[in-house]
Amino acid sequence: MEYLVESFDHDLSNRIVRSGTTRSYGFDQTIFSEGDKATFLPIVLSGTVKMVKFPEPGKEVILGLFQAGQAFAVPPAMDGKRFPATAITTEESEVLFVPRDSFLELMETSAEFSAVITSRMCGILRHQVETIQILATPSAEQRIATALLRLAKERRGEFPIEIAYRRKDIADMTGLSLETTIRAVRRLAKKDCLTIASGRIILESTTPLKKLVG
Amino acid sequence: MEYLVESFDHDLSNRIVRSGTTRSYGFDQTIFSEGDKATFLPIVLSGTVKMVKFPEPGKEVILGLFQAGQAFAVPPAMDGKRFPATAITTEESEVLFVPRDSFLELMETSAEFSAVITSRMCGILRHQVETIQILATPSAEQRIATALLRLAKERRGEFPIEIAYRRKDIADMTGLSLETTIRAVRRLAKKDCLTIASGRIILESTTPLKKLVG
DNA sequence: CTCCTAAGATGATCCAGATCATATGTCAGC
DNA sequence: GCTGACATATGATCTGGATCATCTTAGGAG
Repeated sequence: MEYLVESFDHDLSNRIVRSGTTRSYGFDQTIFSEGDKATFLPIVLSGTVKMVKFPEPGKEVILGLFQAGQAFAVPPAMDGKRFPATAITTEESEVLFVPRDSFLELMETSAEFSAVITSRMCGILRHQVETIQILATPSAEQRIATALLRLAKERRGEFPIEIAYRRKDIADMTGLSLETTIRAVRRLAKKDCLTIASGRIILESTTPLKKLVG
Repeated sequence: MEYLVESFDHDLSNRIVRSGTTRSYGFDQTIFSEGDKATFLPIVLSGTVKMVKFPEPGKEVILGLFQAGQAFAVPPAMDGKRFPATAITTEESEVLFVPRDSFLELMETSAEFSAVITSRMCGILRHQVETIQILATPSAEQRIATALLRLAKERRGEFPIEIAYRRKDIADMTGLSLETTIRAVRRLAKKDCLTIASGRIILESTTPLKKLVG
């Protein structure tokens, strides 16, 4: 099996894959926990991984979702300190662990690699600022609107866009309870900001949502 | 007047200062706004600057505070996209603007510069994750406890530590209203987690606060 | 010392979201 | 088409924080 890391060519991808070790995970398994020493750079080879915080027992906030090919937890791997959050699989997944030494060597020897990693770090930071914006917004409807707009932007497909997440996931992205999320989504549907087809959220357009968040 | 950038020696500091232009600001003035193109790397030469988001009219969230010598908004300067937040002075300040070209050249030609900037980016990301943690915590007391612990950690001085911020600032760091912040701080004082001396918050120890956040 | 302004304190009221309970819908597997 | 498991839906109640109003305190300027 051959994997593609980020959008690198096969040579670089193979070089990266060979420089680390791969592990397989089932659904909802912990890859590493907040507080662990970052001795490696993790890269999703297949499946999906979420980075999460637990502000209190039972409550979960999603910091980011990572698909096949994507490196995550880049900043901790960079400075070798501790992971500020926990990484958990959201489906069967394979994760590549590149030792920190090899990672730093790659950064120095490959301009392509270093450019992509740097840009990924910037992207993560942008994402975090958006998350802060969402969590600091008081209105549930506006929080969800912002979160949905972000999801729509990230997969930049053609309309109609189907949101591939459950209400519970959206709740964890916005810091709201499941029930509040369900109710707010319904209210958004009633306001014609989105449509619901057998539970799934579908965006015909982002205009009404954008109008809502101002 | 000679300025020290980060903790660089005079040669590098001077090289950096000469590569850009300096502007002076009064109190509470906007340096750049969310959405502006990042064509430069801003560095605080004197005074203090805050990065803020406005989740709704009248409400403000502080993303970060930057002192003399510190570069801020590093990720936008790096990838040249738009600033995800607004920068405002919190006192009379001077800010150096290093053009993006010079910034990128510095990154390539000075390993020292590039190392410090990279580590600063990692630090900012850690800070953001902590902010997300704070905003996602439901209890006002715990939000403030976490924020105070972070402030105490950042200035890592000897006890007793005096918190150099007003209640309004702490409110903006935690996403709470001014009144709720004042009340929660009082409750923390009543629980002997901190002391209040003529309005100022003083930490004799961080132990009780740490116990509170678990 | 007095005045003035900004910050801190406190009371009263209101409401959006959390929580608990229960019902309905969806779909995969038999 | 039936069943079970999970997701969505919705009602009832509770509560902590927001908001508005008022008051006190601290500390600088004159």
